[in-house]
Amino acid sequence: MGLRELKRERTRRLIADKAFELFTDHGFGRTTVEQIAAAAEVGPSTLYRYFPTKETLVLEFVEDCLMGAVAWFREQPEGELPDALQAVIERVLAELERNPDRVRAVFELAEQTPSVSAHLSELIWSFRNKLADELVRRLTGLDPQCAEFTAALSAGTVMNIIETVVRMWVDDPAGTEPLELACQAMSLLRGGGIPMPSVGSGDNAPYGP
Amino acid sequence: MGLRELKRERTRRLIADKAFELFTDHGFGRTTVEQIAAAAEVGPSTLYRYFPTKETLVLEFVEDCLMGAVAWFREQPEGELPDALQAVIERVLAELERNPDRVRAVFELAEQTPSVSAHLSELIWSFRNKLADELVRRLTGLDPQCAEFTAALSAGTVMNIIETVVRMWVDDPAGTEPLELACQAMSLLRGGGIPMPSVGSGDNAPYGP
DNA sequence: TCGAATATGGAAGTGACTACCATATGACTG
DNA sequence: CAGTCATATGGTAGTCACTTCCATATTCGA
Repeated sequence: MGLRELKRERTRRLIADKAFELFTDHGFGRTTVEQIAAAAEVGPSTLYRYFPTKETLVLEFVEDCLMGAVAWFREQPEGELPDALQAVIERVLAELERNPDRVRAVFELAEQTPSVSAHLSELIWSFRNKLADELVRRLTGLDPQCAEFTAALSAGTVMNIIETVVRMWVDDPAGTEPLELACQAMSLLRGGGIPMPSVGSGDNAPYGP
Repeated sequence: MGLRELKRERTRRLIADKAFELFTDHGFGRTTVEQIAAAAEVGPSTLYRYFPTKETLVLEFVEDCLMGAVAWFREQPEGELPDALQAVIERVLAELERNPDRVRAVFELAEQTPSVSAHLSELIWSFRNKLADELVRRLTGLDPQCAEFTAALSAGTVMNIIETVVRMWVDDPAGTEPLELACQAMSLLRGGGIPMPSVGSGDNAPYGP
């Protein structure tokens, strides 16, 4: 790796860190990109070359965790899907737990700022989509549409668990550990421990021919 | 109801309709709020009194469907939760199906414009939250934290089904009907027809004491 | 019909983000 | 090592979403 990429990574980190510092100190809305650029000692136009929007500066860490988990999943050998999905959940939670303060700060900023909240929601949705794409690749033996449907629901369930667990953890950091919470969530979902919509009255034949 | 509220509703509709027209014709990014205001024959400042952001102009219809369903659910007598949840799903889908073109247009705009996509994701998330709030109110007999956990997962499952079904419907309007798709989704989720993360290795005692 | 409450339009300003260009810096070739 | 090529940077000018504030107009209750 050349000196170029090294400096790139360095300035990228610098900008993101300075931005986060200013956000947590003075709030998202009360911090301008010019202030961030000045703090990182770069020009505003340089900042925009690294980060397309102000919001991405907040969410970079969470994005890395989620997308990293998807990338990791893609490289895993194809085994039993349930176990693989559990591994994805564990990986995301473990990654987030490595920086609890940062995670909590992100969710706090999201609560205060609608646009940050919106981008966070979309980030999580994007994670669900990428996971679903990988799942549909692995779901062989089903017709394409059925595979897509199954993969989407499956990825959605994973997302549901992660999102619920993380939000509860953020709200109550001293409560049950995320990993333990996730296990309980899986148990509940598997064992019918949670109220689930009942199937329709009439013909609910299994999907596909 | 006075004349005042009548005119309010009328201008609100007018603005939203004109905006949607311009968005679908020229794209979200190529339409300025001044153009919308001019088309609706109001001042820009008036427009912002009705809609806080440009994105809400796109999502108004979907928001009405989702929030309307939650409001309806709140007023329903408390009965069996699974049936009630199914009713919520059916209601949302039925409401969306009343205006298929509009729904498709919204999702198309969301695909083209990141900020619209982000706000759509947050809207759906907000729906999940409100649903969870109502569920936790109905889940008596469990300790508070357990109820919150269960409600969140349950609402997330409902959201998962709706979102998956609607997206598939939007992608392929000629395919299986949304309601039928939803029934199949419920069957799959209930019957273990989809790959679900497996429970952890060790102690997965049921949540709560 | 008069006064109070509220809705409207316009003007001025802030700040995110874009497009563009001149310059500087790291990377490869002789 | 010198040259030159690709790329990274900083600055400028501009667009547009959104806010704040005030003067005016419209509706409502008495």
